[in-house]
Amino acid sequence: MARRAGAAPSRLDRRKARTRAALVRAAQAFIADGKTNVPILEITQAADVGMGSFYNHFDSKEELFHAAVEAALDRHGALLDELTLDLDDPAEIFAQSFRLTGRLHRRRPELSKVLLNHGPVLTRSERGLVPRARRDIQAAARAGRFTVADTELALTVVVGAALSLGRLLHDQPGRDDVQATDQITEDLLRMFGLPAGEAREICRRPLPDLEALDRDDTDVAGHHP
Amino acid sequence: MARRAGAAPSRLDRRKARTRAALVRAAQAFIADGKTNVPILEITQAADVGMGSFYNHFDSKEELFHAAVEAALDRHGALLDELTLDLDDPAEIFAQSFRLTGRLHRRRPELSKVLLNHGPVLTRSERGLVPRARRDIQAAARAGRFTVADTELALTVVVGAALSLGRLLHDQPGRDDVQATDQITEDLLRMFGLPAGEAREICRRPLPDLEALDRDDTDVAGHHP
DNA sequence: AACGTTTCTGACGATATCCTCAGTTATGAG
DNA sequence: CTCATAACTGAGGATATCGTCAGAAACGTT
Repeated sequence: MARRAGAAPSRLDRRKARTRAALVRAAQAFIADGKTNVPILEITQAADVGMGSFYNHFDSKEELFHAAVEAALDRHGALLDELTLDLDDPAEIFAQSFRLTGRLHRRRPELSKVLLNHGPVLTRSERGLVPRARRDIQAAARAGRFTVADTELALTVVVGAALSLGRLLHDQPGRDDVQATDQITEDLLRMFGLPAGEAREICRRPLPDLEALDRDDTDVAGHHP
Repeated sequence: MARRAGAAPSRLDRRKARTRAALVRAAQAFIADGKTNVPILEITQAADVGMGSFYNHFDSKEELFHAAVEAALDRHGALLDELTLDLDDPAEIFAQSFRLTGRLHRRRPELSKVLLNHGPVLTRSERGLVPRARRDIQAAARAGRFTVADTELALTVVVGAALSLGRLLHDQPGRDDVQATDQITEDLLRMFGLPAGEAREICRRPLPDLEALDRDDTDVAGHHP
Protein backbone atom coordinates (compact mmCIF):
# COMPACT_ATOMS: atom_id res chain seq x y z
CA MET A 1 0.00 0.00 0.00
CA ALA A 2 1.42 3.34 -0.99
CA ARG A 3 2.18 5.69 1.84
CA ARG A 4 0.54 9.10 1.67
CA ALA A 5 2.97 11.95 1.14
CA GLY A 6 3.58 13.93 4.30
CA ALA A 7 2.75 11.06 6.61
CA ALA A 8 5.19 10.36 9.43
CA PRO A 9 7.94 7.93 8.38
CA SER A 10 7.37 4.45 9.71
CA ARG A 11 10.07 2.22 11.12
CA LEU A 12 10.07 0.41 7.79
CA ASP A 13 10.67 3.65 5.96
CA ARG A 14 13.52 4.52 8.24
CA ARG A 15 15.13 1.13 7.84
CA LYS A 16 15.06 1.47 4.07
CA ALA A 17 16.38 5.01 4.24
CA ARG A 18 19.23 3.92 6.48
CA THR A 19 20.35 1.24 4.06
CA ARG A 20 20.13 3.61 1.17
CA ALA A 21 22.09 6.27 3.01
CA ALA A 22 24.78 3.75 3.88
CA LEU A 23 25.17 2.91 0.21
CA VAL A 24 25.33 6.56 -0.78
CA ARG A 25 27.97 7.26 1.84
CA ALA A 26 30.05 4.31 0.69
CA ALA A 27 29.75 5.50 -2.89
CA GLN A 28 30.93 8.97 -1.91
CA ALA A 29 33.96 7.44 -0.25
CA PHE A 30 34.86 5.54 -3.42
CA ILE A 31 34.28 8.56 -5.61
CA ALA A 32 36.56 10.49 -3.27
CA ASP A 33 39.29 8.00 -4.10
CA GLY A 34 38.62 8.45 -7.78
CA LYS A 35 37.45 4.89 -8.21
CA THR A 36 34.15 4.83 -10.06
CA ASN A 37 34.60 1.34 -11.43
CA VAL A 38 34.50 -0.51 -8.12
CA PRO A 39 32.56 -3.77 -8.09
CA ILE A 40 29.11 -3.44 -6.57
CA LEU A 41 30.07 -6.12 -4.08
CA GLU A 42 32.82 -3.93 -2.66
CA ILE A 43 30.45 -1.01 -2.30
CA THR A 44 27.92 -3.05 -0.38
CA GLN A 45 30.65 -4.47 1.82
CA ALA A 46 31.96 -0.99 2.58
CA ALA A 47 28.41 0.03 3.42
CA ASP A 48 28.05 -3.05 5.63
CA VAL A 49 25.00 -4.08 3.65
CA GLY A 50 24.13 -7.29 1.88
CA MET A 51 24.97 -7.63 -1.76
CA GLY A 52 21.39 -8.08 -2.86
CA SER A 53 20.27 -4.92 -1.07
CA PHE A 54 21.92 -2.81 -3.70
CA TYR A 55 19.22 -3.70 -6.19
CA ASN A 56 16.49 -2.76 -3.77
CA HIS A 57 17.59 0.86 -4.19
CA PHE A 58 19.40 1.36 -7.47
CA ASP A 59 19.24 -0.18 -10.90
CA SER A 60 22.85 0.47 -11.74
CA LYS A 61 26.11 1.70 -10.30
CA GLU A 62 25.85 4.93 -12.25
CA GLU A 63 22.51 5.67 -10.68
CA LEU A 64 24.04 5.32 -7.26
CA PHE A 65 26.99 7.54 -8.07
CA HIS A 66 24.76 10.20 -9.53
CA ALA A 67 22.64 10.24 -6.39
CA ALA A 68 25.75 10.46 -4.24
CA VAL A 69 27.11 13.50 -6.01
CA GLU A 70 23.82 15.33 -6.21
CA ALA A 71 23.22 14.86 -2.49
CA ALA A 72 26.60 16.36 -1.67
CA LEU A 73 26.05 19.35 -3.94
CA ASP A 74 22.55 20.10 -2.71
CA ARG A 75 23.77 20.04 0.82
CA HIS A 76 26.62 22.45 0.25
CA GLY A 77 24.39 24.82 -1.69
CA ALA A 78 21.86 24.93 1.11
CA LEU A 79 24.65 25.61 3.57
CA LEU A 80 25.85 28.57 1.53
CA ASP A 81 22.35 30.01 1.40
CA GLU A 82 22.12 29.76 5.14
CA LEU A 83 25.47 31.37 5.81
CA THR A 84 24.98 34.36 3.51
CA LEU A 85 21.40 35.00 4.50
CA ASP A 86 21.93 38.32 6.25
CA LEU A 87 24.26 40.01 3.78
CA ASP A 88 23.01 43.00 1.80
CA ASP A 89 25.60 43.71 -0.88
CA PRO A 90 25.10 41.23 -3.76
CA ALA A 91 28.77 41.48 -4.62
CA GLU A 92 29.65 40.39 -1.11
CA ILE A 93 27.18 37.52 -1.23
CA PHE A 94 28.89 36.23 -4.33
CA ALA A 95 32.33 36.75 -2.86
CA GLN A 96 31.53 35.03 0.40
CA SER A 97 29.91 32.06 -1.33
CA PHE A 98 32.95 31.60 -3.50
CA ARG A 99 35.34 32.02 -0.59
CA LEU A 100 33.39 29.56 1.54
CA THR A 101 33.39 27.02 -1.27
CA GLY A 102 37.14 27.45 -1.54
CA ARG A 103 37.54 26.84 2.20
CA LEU A 104 35.58 23.64 1.76
CA HIS A 105 38.31 21.93 -0.22
CA ARG A 106 40.59 21.78 2.79
CA ARG A 107 38.00 21.35 5.49
CA ARG A 108 36.22 18.41 3.88
CA PRO A 109 38.64 16.87 1.42
CA GLU A 110 36.41 13.90 0.68
CA LEU A 111 33.51 16.14 -0.35
CA SER A 112 35.93 18.25 -2.32
CA LYS A 113 37.15 15.22 -4.22
CA VAL A 114 33.61 14.22 -5.01
CA LEU A 115 33.07 17.63 -6.57
CA LEU A 116 36.30 17.45 -8.51
CA ASN A 117 35.78 13.99 -9.92
CA HIS A 118 32.21 14.64 -10.98
CA GLY A 119 32.43 18.39 -11.44
CA PRO A 120 32.51 18.34 -15.22
CA VAL A 121 29.31 16.35 -15.42
CA LEU A 122 27.57 18.54 -12.89
CA THR A 123 28.67 21.84 -14.34
CA ARG A 124 25.48 22.31 -16.25
CA SER A 125 23.22 20.53 -13.81
CA GLU A 126 20.14 22.40 -12.70
CA ARG A 127 20.73 21.43 -9.11
CA GLY A 128 23.57 22.18 -6.76
CA LEU A 129 25.86 25.18 -6.91
CA VAL A 130 25.49 26.40 -10.48
CA PRO A 131 21.95 27.80 -10.23
CA ARG A 132 22.93 29.54 -7.01
CA ALA A 133 25.93 31.21 -8.60
CA ARG A 134 23.80 32.27 -11.56
CA ARG A 135 21.25 33.81 -9.23
CA ASP A 136 23.93 35.71 -7.30
CA ILE A 137 25.63 37.03 -10.42
CA GLN A 138 22.33 38.19 -11.87
CA ALA A 139 21.40 39.91 -8.63
CA ALA A 140 24.72 41.73 -8.50
CA ALA A 141 24.38 42.78 -12.11
CA ARG A 142 20.85 44.05 -11.57
CA ALA A 143 22.03 46.04 -8.57
CA GLY A 144 24.70 47.64 -10.69
CA ARG A 145 27.51 46.11 -8.66
CA PHE A 146 28.79 43.82 -11.42
CA THR A 147 29.31 44.70 -15.07
CA VAL A 148 28.29 41.56 -16.92
CA ALA A 149 28.02 41.34 -20.68
CA ASP A 150 26.71 37.77 -20.68
CA THR A 151 25.63 36.03 -17.48
CA GLU A 152 26.09 32.51 -18.78
CA LEU A 153 29.62 33.20 -19.92
CA ALA A 154 30.56 34.85 -16.66
CA LEU A 155 29.08 31.86 -14.89
CA THR A 156 31.18 29.61 -17.07
CA VAL A 157 34.35 31.32 -15.94
CA VAL A 158 33.33 31.23 -12.30
CA VAL A 159 32.49 27.54 -12.33
CA GLY A 160 35.68 26.72 -14.15
CA ALA A 161 37.70 28.75 -11.67
CA ALA A 162 36.07 26.99 -8.73
CA LEU A 163 36.81 23.53 -10.07
CA SER A 164 40.30 24.47 -11.10
CA LEU A 165 40.98 25.94 -7.68
CA GLY A 166 39.85 22.71 -6.06
CA ARG A 167 42.20 20.78 -8.27
CA LEU A 168 45.08 23.08 -7.38
CA LEU A 169 44.50 22.70 -3.65
CA HIS A 170 44.18 18.97 -4.04
CA ASP A 171 47.41 18.64 -5.99
CA GLN A 172 49.41 21.00 -3.79
CA PRO A 173 48.58 20.09 -0.19
CA GLY A 174 51.10 22.59 1.10
CA ARG A 175 49.52 25.64 -0.52
CA ASP A 176 47.68 28.15 1.65
CA ASP A 177 44.04 27.57 0.76
CA VAL A 178 42.77 30.80 2.32
CA GLN A 179 45.23 32.96 0.43
CA ALA A 180 44.62 31.12 -2.83
CA THR A 181 40.86 31.24 -2.56
CA ASP A 182 40.67 34.89 -1.57
CA GLN A 183 43.09 35.90 -4.30
CA ILE A 184 41.07 34.15 -6.97
CA THR A 185 37.86 35.63 -5.64
CA GLU A 186 39.49 39.02 -5.86
CA ASP A 187 40.52 38.32 -9.45
CA LEU A 188 36.96 37.37 -10.31
CA LEU A 189 35.56 40.52 -8.73
CA ARG A 190 37.94 42.59 -10.85
CA MET A 191 36.74 40.66 -13.86
CA PHE A 192 33.22 41.71 -12.87
CA GLY A 193 34.29 45.33 -13.10
CA LEU A 194 34.91 46.18 -9.47
CA PRO A 195 37.82 48.57 -8.80
CA ALA A 196 40.95 46.72 -7.67
CA GLY A 197 40.92 48.33 -4.23
CA GLU A 198 37.31 47.49 -3.50
CA ALA A 199 37.71 43.93 -4.78
CA ARG A 200 40.60 43.41 -2.42
CA GLU A 201 38.75 44.93 0.53
CA ILE A 202 35.67 42.74 0.06
CA CYS A 203 37.80 39.61 0.00
CA ARG A 204 39.37 40.52 3.34
CA ARG A 205 36.13 40.85 5.24
CA PRO A 206 35.55 38.19 7.86
CA LEU A 207 33.59 35.09 6.95
CA PRO A 208 30.70 33.52 8.88
CA ASP A 209 31.51 31.23 11.76
CA LEU A 210 33.25 28.20 10.35
CA GLU A 211 32.46 26.09 13.39
CA ALA A 212 28.82 26.16 12.37
CA LEU A 213 29.91 24.95 8.97
CA ASP A 214 31.70 22.02 10.51
CA ARG A 215 28.74 21.10 12.62
CA ASP A 216 26.37 21.19 9.67
CA ASP A 217 28.64 19.21 7.45
CA THR A 218 28.98 16.55 10.07
CA ASP A 219 25.23 16.27 10.12
CA VAL A 220 25.19 15.77 6.39
CA ALA A 221 27.37 12.74 6.58
CA GLY A 222 24.77 11.22 8.82
CA HIS A 223 27.45 10.75 11.45
CA HIS A 224 25.56 10.97 14.73
CA PRO A 225 27.63 10.51 17.91
CA MET B 1 69.79 -4.76 -32.11
CA ALA B 2 69.01 -1.31 -30.82
CA ARG B 3 68.67 1.34 -33.44
CA ARG B 4 70.86 4.38 -33.08
CA ALA B 5 68.99 7.57 -32.29
CA GLY B 6 68.70 9.83 -35.29
CA ALA B 7 68.97 7.05 -37.82
CA ALA B 8 66.40 6.99 -40.61
CA PRO B 9 63.30 4.99 -39.68
CA SER B 10 63.21 1.60 -41.29
CA ARG B 11 60.11 -0.02 -42.75
CA LEU B 12 59.87 -2.06 -39.57
CA ASP B 13 59.90 1.10 -37.50
CA ARG B 14 57.20 2.61 -39.62
CA ARG B 15 55.05 -0.49 -39.42
CA LYS B 16 55.20 -0.45 -35.67
CA ALA B 17 54.53 3.26 -35.55
CA ARG B 18 51.50 2.84 -37.79
CA THR B 19 49.84 0.24 -35.59
CA ARG B 20 50.61 2.27 -32.53
CA ALA B 21 49.13 5.37 -34.11
CA ALA B 22 46.04 3.42 -35.12
CA LEU B 23 45.55 2.37 -31.50
CA VAL B 24 46.03 5.91 -30.25
CA ARG B 25 43.56 7.25 -32.76
CA ALA B 26 40.99 4.64 -31.80
CA ALA B 27 41.53 5.47 -28.14
CA GLN B 28 40.96 9.16 -28.86
CA ALA B 29 37.70 8.29 -30.55
CA PHE B 30 36.51 6.33 -27.53
CA ILE B 31 37.62 9.06 -25.14
CA ALA B 32 35.71 11.50 -27.28
CA ASP B 33 32.59 9.47 -26.58
CA GLY B 34 33.36 9.54 -22.91
CA LYS B 35 33.86 5.79 -22.73
CA THR B 36 37.12 5.03 -20.98
CA ASN B 37 36.09 1.57 -19.86
CA VAL B 38 35.84 0.01 -23.29
CA PRO B 39 37.20 -3.53 -23.62
CA ILE B 40 40.64 -3.70 -25.17
CA LEU B 41 39.22 -5.98 -27.82
CA GLU B 42 36.87 -3.26 -29.02
CA ILE B 43 39.70 -0.77 -29.21
CA THR B 44 41.82 -3.06 -31.32
CA GLN B 45 38.88 -3.81 -33.58
CA ALA B 46 38.19 -0.12 -34.04
CA ALA B 47 41.86 0.35 -34.85
CA ASP B 48 41.65 -2.55 -37.31
CA VAL B 49 44.48 -4.25 -35.48
CA GLY B 50 44.83 -7.68 -33.97
CA MET B 51 43.95 -8.16 -30.35
CA GLY B 52 47.42 -9.31 -29.38
CA SER B 53 49.03 -6.26 -30.95
CA PHE B 54 47.80 -4.10 -28.13
CA TYR B 55 50.33 -5.63 -25.75
CA ASN B 56 53.16 -4.97 -28.16
CA HIS B 57 52.69 -1.28 -27.45
CA PHE B 58 51.03 -0.73 -24.09
CA ASP B 59 50.93 -2.54 -20.79
CA SER B 60 47.49 -1.33 -19.84
CA LYS B 61 44.49 0.56 -21.12
CA GLU B 62 45.32 3.54 -18.95
CA GLU B 63 48.74 3.82 -20.52
CA LEU B 64 47.15 3.97 -23.94
CA PHE B 65 44.64 6.61 -22.92
CA HIS B 66 47.33 8.73 -21.32
CA ALA B 67 49.41 8.59 -24.47
CA ALA B 68 46.38 9.51 -26.56
CA VAL B 69 45.60 12.64 -24.55
CA GLU B 70 49.17 13.82 -24.28
CA ALA B 71 49.67 13.51 -28.01
CA ALA B 72 46.63 15.65 -28.68
CA LEU B 73 47.70 18.33 -26.22
CA ASP B 74 51.28 18.50 -27.43
CA ARG B 75 50.13 18.91 -30.96
CA HIS B 76 47.71 21.73 -30.19
CA GLY B 77 50.33 23.54 -28.11
CA ALA B 78 52.86 23.41 -30.92
CA LEU B 79 50.24 24.72 -33.29
CA LEU B 80 49.56 27.71 -31.06
CA ASP B 81 53.26 28.50 -30.84
CA GLU B 82 53.49 28.48 -34.59
CA LEU B 83 50.46 30.69 -35.14
CA THR B 84 51.44 33.38 -32.63
CA LEU B 85 55.09 33.44 -33.59
CA ASP B 86 55.15 36.92 -35.10
CA LEU B 87 53.12 38.81 -32.49
CA ASP B 88 54.85 41.38 -30.32
CA ASP B 89 52.40 42.34 -27.58
CA PRO B 90 52.44 39.62 -24.87
CA ALA B 91 48.85 40.44 -23.98
CA GLU B 92 47.83 39.77 -27.55
CA ILE B 93 49.79 36.53 -27.66
CA PHE B 94 47.85 35.32 -24.65
CA ALA B 95 44.56 36.53 -26.05
CA GLN B 96 45.07 34.92 -29.43
CA SER B 97 46.14 31.63 -27.93
CA PHE B 98 43.03 31.54 -25.79
CA ARG B 99 40.79 32.56 -28.65
CA LEU B 100 42.30 29.98 -30.95
CA THR B 101 41.85 27.29 -28.33
CA GLY B 102 38.21 28.33 -28.02
CA ARG B 103 37.76 28.06 -31.78
CA LEU B 104 39.13 24.54 -31.60
CA HIS B 105 36.11 23.19 -29.74
CA ARG B 106 33.88 23.66 -32.78
CA ARG B 107 36.41 22.99 -35.48
CA ARG B 108 37.62 19.69 -34.08
CA PRO B 109 34.95 18.40 -31.72
CA GLU B 110 36.62 15.05 -31.20
CA LEU B 111 39.85 16.67 -30.02
CA SER B 112 37.80 19.03 -27.88
CA LYS B 113 36.05 16.15 -26.20
CA VAL B 114 39.35 14.48 -25.49
CA LEU B 115 40.47 17.61 -23.71
CA LEU B 116 37.24 17.87 -21.77
CA ASN B 117 37.13 14.30 -20.59
CA HIS B 118 40.77 14.21 -19.54
CA GLY B 119 41.26 17.89 -18.85
CA PRO B 120 41.12 17.62 -15.08
CA VAL B 121 43.92 15.09 -14.99
CA LEU B 122 46.06 17.09 -17.36
CA THR B 123 45.52 20.44 -15.72
CA ARG B 124 48.74 20.23 -13.79
CA SER B 125 50.65 18.24 -16.35
CA GLU B 126 54.00 19.65 -17.34
CA ARG B 127 53.29 19.04 -20.98
CA GLY B 128 50.65 20.43 -23.26
CA LEU B 129 48.90 23.76 -22.88
CA VAL B 130 49.46 24.65 -19.25
CA PRO B 131 53.18 25.43 -19.43
CA ARG B 132 52.54 27.53 -22.50
CA ALA B 133 49.86 29.57 -20.78
CA ARG B 134 52.13 30.03 -17.77
CA ARG B 135 54.91 31.28 -19.98
CA ASP B 136 52.61 33.74 -21.76
CA ILE B 137 51.15 35.11 -18.55
CA GLN B 138 54.59 35.58 -17.02
CA ALA B 139 55.83 37.33 -20.14
CA ALA B 140 52.87 39.70 -20.13
CA ALA B 141 53.37 40.42 -16.43
CA ARG B 142 57.07 41.11 -16.92
CA ALA B 143 56.29 43.46 -19.77
CA GLY B 144 53.89 45.36 -17.52
CA ARG B 145 50.89 44.48 -19.65
CA PHE B 146 49.20 42.25 -17.03
CA THR B 147 48.82 42.94 -13.34
CA VAL B 148 49.26 39.56 -11.72
CA ALA B 149 49.49 39.00 -7.99
CA ASP B 150 50.15 35.27 -8.26
CA THR B 151 50.93 33.63 -11.57
CA GLU B 152 49.87 30.14 -10.52
CA LEU B 153 46.50 31.35 -9.31
CA ALA B 154 45.88 33.38 -12.43
CA LEU B 155 46.82 30.30 -14.43
CA THR B 156 44.36 28.29 -12.40
CA VAL B 157 41.53 30.60 -13.38
CA VAL B 158 42.55 30.62 -17.04
CA VAL B 159 42.75 26.83 -17.26
CA GLY B 160 39.45 26.44 -15.48
CA ALA B 161 37.82 28.96 -17.79
CA ALA B 162 39.15 27.17 -20.86
CA LEU B 163 37.81 23.79 -19.78
CA SER B 164 34.53 25.26 -18.67
CA LEU B 165 34.13 27.07 -21.97
CA GLY B 166 34.69 23.83 -23.81
CA ARG B 167 32.02 22.17 -21.74
CA LEU B 168 29.59 24.99 -22.47
CA LEU B 169 30.15 24.79 -26.21
CA HIS B 170 29.81 21.04 -26.11
CA ASP B 171 26.55 21.13 -24.17
CA GLN B 172 25.01 23.95 -26.19
CA PRO B 173 25.68 23.18 -29.83
CA GLY B 174 23.65 26.16 -30.93
CA ARG B 175 25.72 28.76 -29.11
CA ASP B 176 28.00 31.06 -31.09
CA ASP B 177 31.48 29.81 -30.26
CA VAL B 178 33.30 32.87 -31.60
CA GLN B 179 31.22 35.26 -29.55
CA ALA B 180 31.48 33.14 -26.41
CA THR B 181 35.21 32.62 -26.70
CA ASP B 182 36.03 36.23 -27.44
CA GLN B 183 33.79 37.45 -24.62
CA ILE B 184 35.47 35.19 -22.09
CA THR B 185 38.90 36.19 -23.35
CA GLU B 186 37.87 39.80 -22.86
CA ASP B 187 36.71 39.01 -19.32
CA LEU B 188 40.06 37.41 -18.55
CA LEU B 189 41.98 40.38 -19.92
CA ARG B 190 39.99 42.67 -17.63
CA MET B 191 40.82 40.34 -14.78
CA PHE B 192 44.47 40.85 -15.73
CA GLY B 193 44.03 44.56 -15.24
CA LEU B 194 43.60 45.77 -18.80
CA PRO B 195 41.15 48.66 -19.27
CA ALA B 196 37.76 47.47 -20.51
CA GLY B 197 38.09 49.29 -23.82
CA GLU B 198 41.49 47.91 -24.64
CA ALA B 199 40.48 44.40 -23.60
CA ARG B 200 37.59 44.54 -26.00
CA GLU B 201 39.66 45.92 -28.82
CA ILE B 202 42.32 43.22 -28.53
CA CYS B 203 39.69 40.51 -28.70
CA ARG B 204 38.33 41.89 -31.96
CA ARG B 205 41.59 41.80 -33.82
CA PRO B 206 41.73 39.27 -36.64
CA LEU B 207 43.11 35.81 -35.98
CA PRO B 208 45.70 33.91 -38.04
CA ASP B 209 44.53 31.98 -41.04
CA LEU B 210 42.29 29.22 -39.86
CA GLU B 211 42.76 27.20 -43.03
CA ALA B 212 46.35 26.58 -41.99
CA LEU B 213 45.00 25.36 -38.68
CA ASP B 214 42.77 22.86 -40.42
CA ARG B 215 45.57 21.60 -42.58
CA ASP B 216 47.86 21.11 -39.62
CA ASP B 217 45.26 19.37 -37.55
CA THR B 218 44.53 16.99 -40.35
CA ASP B 219 48.20 16.13 -40.41
CA VAL B 220 48.09 15.37 -36.73
CA ALA B 221 45.46 12.75 -37.17
CA GLY B 222 47.86 10.95 -39.44
CA HIS B 223 45.24 11.12 -42.18
CA HIS B 224 47.26 11.20 -45.40
CA PRO B 225 45.30 11.33 -48.67
C1' DA C 1 67.20 -16.86 -52.05
C1' DA C 2 67.59 -18.26 -47.30
C1' DC C 3 67.61 -17.51 -42.57
C1' DG C 4 67.09 -14.81 -38.25
C1' DT C 5 64.38 -11.14 -36.15
C1' DT C 6 60.61 -8.18 -35.29
C1' DT C 7 55.87 -7.53 -35.32
C1' DC C 8 51.24 -9.11 -35.77
C1' DT C 9 47.38 -12.14 -34.71
C1' DG C 10 43.38 -14.52 -32.59
C1' DA C 11 42.02 -18.45 -29.82
C1' DC C 12 41.66 -19.76 -25.12
C1' DG C 13 42.04 -20.57 -20.08
C1' DA C 14 41.85 -17.72 -15.99
C1' DT C 15 39.59 -14.25 -13.63
C1' DA C 16 36.27 -10.72 -12.45
C1' DT C 17 31.73 -8.87 -12.34
C1' DC C 18 26.88 -8.87 -12.76
C1' DC C 19 22.39 -9.47 -11.00
C1' DT C 20 18.70 -12.93 -10.19
C1' DC C 21 16.23 -15.56 -7.00
C1' DA C 22 14.82 -18.37 -3.32
C1' DG C 23 15.13 -18.11 1.42
C1' DT C 24 15.52 -15.22 5.87
C1' DT C 25 14.55 -11.45 8.95
C1' DA C 26 12.20 -7.20 10.36
C1' DT C 27 7.94 -4.65 10.45
C1' DG C 28 2.86 -3.73 10.32
C1' DA C 29 -2.06 -5.04 10.87
C1' DG C 30 -5.67 -7.48 12.96
C1' DC D 1 -0.09 -14.01 18.96
C1' DT D 2 -0.59 -14.86 13.87
C1' DC D 3 -0.32 -13.84 9.40
C1' DA D 4 0.91 -10.72 5.40
C1' DT D 5 4.12 -7.72 3.48
C1' DA D 6 8.37 -5.20 2.89
C1' DA D 7 13.21 -5.33 3.12
C1' DC D 8 17.51 -7.79 3.46
C1' DT D 9 20.81 -11.38 2.17
C1' DG D 10 24.40 -14.21 -0.19
C1' DA D 11 25.20 -18.10 -3.22
C1' DG D 12 25.67 -19.14 -7.98
C1' DG D 13 24.96 -19.34 -13.02
C1' DA D 14 25.60 -16.27 -16.93
C1' DT D 15 28.44 -13.06 -18.96
C1' DA D 16 32.37 -10.09 -19.86
C1' DT D 17 37.18 -9.03 -19.86
C1' DC D 18 41.93 -9.95 -19.45
C1' DG D 19 46.42 -11.10 -21.03
C1' DT D 20 49.29 -15.09 -22.61
C1' DC D 21 51.30 -17.72 -26.11
C1' DA D 22 52.38 -20.34 -30.12
C1' DG D 23 52.30 -19.74 -34.82
C1' DA D 24 51.99 -16.67 -39.10
C1' DA D 25 53.48 -12.80 -41.70
C1' DA D 26 56.50 -8.94 -42.73
C1' DC D 27 60.99 -7.28 -42.66
C1' DG D 28 66.24 -7.04 -42.64
C1' DT D 29 70.64 -9.08 -43.74
C1' DT D 30 73.89 -11.69 -46.05
